[in-house]
Amino acid sequence: MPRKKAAVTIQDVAAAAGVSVSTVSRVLNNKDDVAEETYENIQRVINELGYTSSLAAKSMRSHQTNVIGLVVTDLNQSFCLNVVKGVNRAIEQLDYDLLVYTGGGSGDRTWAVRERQYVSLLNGSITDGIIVVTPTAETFSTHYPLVAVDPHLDSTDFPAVIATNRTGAMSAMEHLLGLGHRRIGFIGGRPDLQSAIRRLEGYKDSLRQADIPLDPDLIQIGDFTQERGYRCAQKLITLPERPTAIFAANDKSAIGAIEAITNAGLSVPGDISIVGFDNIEEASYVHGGLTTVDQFIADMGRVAVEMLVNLIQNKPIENYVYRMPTRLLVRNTCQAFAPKAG
Amino acid sequence: MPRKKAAVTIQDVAAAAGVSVSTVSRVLNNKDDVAEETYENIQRVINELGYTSSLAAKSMRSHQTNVIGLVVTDLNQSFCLNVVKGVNRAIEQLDYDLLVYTGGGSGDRTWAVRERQYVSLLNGSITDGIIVVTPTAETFSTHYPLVAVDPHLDSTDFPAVIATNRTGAMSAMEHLLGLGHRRIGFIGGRPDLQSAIRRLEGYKDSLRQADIPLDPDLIQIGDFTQERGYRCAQKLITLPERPTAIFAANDKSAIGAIEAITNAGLSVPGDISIVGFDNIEEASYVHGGLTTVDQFIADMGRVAVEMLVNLIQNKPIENYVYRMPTRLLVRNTCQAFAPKAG
DNA sequence: CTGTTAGCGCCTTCAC
DNA sequence: GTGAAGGCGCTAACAG
Repeated sequence: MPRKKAAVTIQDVAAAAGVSVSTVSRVLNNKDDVAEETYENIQRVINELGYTSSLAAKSMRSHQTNVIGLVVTDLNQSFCLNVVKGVNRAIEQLDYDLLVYTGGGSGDRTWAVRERQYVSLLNGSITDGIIVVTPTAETFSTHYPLVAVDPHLDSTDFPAVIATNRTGAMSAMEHLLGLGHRRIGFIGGRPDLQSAIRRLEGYKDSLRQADIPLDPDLIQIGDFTQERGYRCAQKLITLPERPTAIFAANDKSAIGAIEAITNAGLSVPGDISIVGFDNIEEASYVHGGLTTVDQFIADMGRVAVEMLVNLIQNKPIENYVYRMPTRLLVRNTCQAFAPKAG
Repeated sequence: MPRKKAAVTIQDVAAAAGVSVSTVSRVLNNKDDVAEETYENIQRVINELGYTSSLAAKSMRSHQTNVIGLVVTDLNQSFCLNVVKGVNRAIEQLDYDLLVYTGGGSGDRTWAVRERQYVSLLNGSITDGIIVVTPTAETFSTHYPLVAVDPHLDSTDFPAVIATNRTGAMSAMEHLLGLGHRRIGFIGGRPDLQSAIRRLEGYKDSLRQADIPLDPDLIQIGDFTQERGYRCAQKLITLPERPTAIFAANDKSAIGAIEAITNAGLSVPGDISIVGFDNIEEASYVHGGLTTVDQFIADMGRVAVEMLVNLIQNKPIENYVYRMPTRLLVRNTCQAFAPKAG
């Protein structure tokens, strides 16, 4: 590998092929009329020289790069990862390329800043449009298309796709309630996230509807990680009067909870029923199948791509805010509440 | 958000500040002589207008973007994800930005092609250098710096950082052997990956050194996923003469194996000892702590960044191929082999 | 069908 | 200290 620069340009190709740059440009962009013969000759030269057009130059001229950007906080969160997957898959169908920027879970303090910084760095320059996952910034200074997935703030200044978190949580709770459970623990997510807040709301609302008084002890604040889920569950099961069911605000927490319960010598769902939220891949085979609320994360990515591409192509956009439906997925971690003898 | 283009350029700033473009350019790049007063005035205008310089234009002129690229097959593989994390962290220290391209685990067939395509799309254009994770391509046509992490092929045409897979596998096996195990199962990784091959070699070599004949039934070919790990373990434990220990070629497989064993009513490490490979985050708390071989994945990312930056800055590079050491991490999934009564 | 001519937004001499 | 002019690699008219 040559260590130093020597990029071959369109000029080199033109010279080698004995034509003008514009002709080369034409074949590069599959433009209209180029003689069969010249076309093939140029193609051959391109291959021989190993020429690739410069994204930078192309972008500058044509203001159109066919690459879309994705800005994401932290790939460790399965939510983000799954959105990326969905976006990826959707992108592949279309004639776009994808560039991801991620802060790698760096200090939350600076993230909102970097988020905005990246948006303006990329958008309109190297990128035709941007998707931001769980943005913390409330606004972006870009003159180019942007859509958000699951924004933290409610007041979005831009198109967004968000899950029906509250409704989803309520469907989980109704399932548990329907099974006869009355004492239901909750393992929450990071309280600064809109999604976590809405799920907690769903929990509370369901309880209220069922006329069950809220017991603060039953609400544990987690952070969407398996480890914290484990800890929260430990607290829940060592309560004087322990819950007969736990609703975890995401699958990772639920998995941690199952671990904690099992390690404590209790059984799921024998002693405690568990419902998660997200339906990540693992959920289908963990502990024989985790009952959870499917929020079609990958689909959220797909929808975001569709919205963005419409924006880019100046097509009308149906819903400024797309609310992704959720659906309860009953598997094997819940059972009807059976009061102990006595 | 304005739906249509209206990017503010350096010209707009110059006009608004009543100076020439070159002066604005100077303050943008913190160049030498600019009057304190003009400097601050221009800064103010920049903020007011929300100006961001165009990456594309800058790159084209100065051939230097301070952006490094990362090309990675599949973010679902924890290996890749952890490399990304390591790279991310390393990048943050330096004055570089990071752009990731991922194929999202798309068809393996086309991946080698897209890999190369992306490298030439980005490198030298928008990117000062590129790190490729587990590249399948054997060569890249780029005239700019590139380093590989854990390349599939052995014959690398470019600088690389790779784990000491064979040695690491042997340390795992020696641990098991030292514990008195003689019948040790192996759950492999994808046989087209160099790393999987080397770990299998380590398994075989250790057995040979210990004068234990190879039993093909004990070798199950997995694919580094938890699910396949589960399946492979099921086969292993239903063998007529079942192994007393299993060495899994990565942690995900090991975790799947533990699940399978537990579900079958056996205990880990009571009935079967388990060793993994990778030391992913989960390993530390799964089943009370998985004994595994730490390969310092995030560090591999860090080293790759260091190598790349040296290349970019034309500094001498110490090792063309950096071999990351591994270390056995003893936790709680192994115990000495205790022959059954009789 | 193909070449010529302008720039895209920015940085870099080189004058003033 | 600051401005003017040229050109990075490419595409988009407009001529031939």
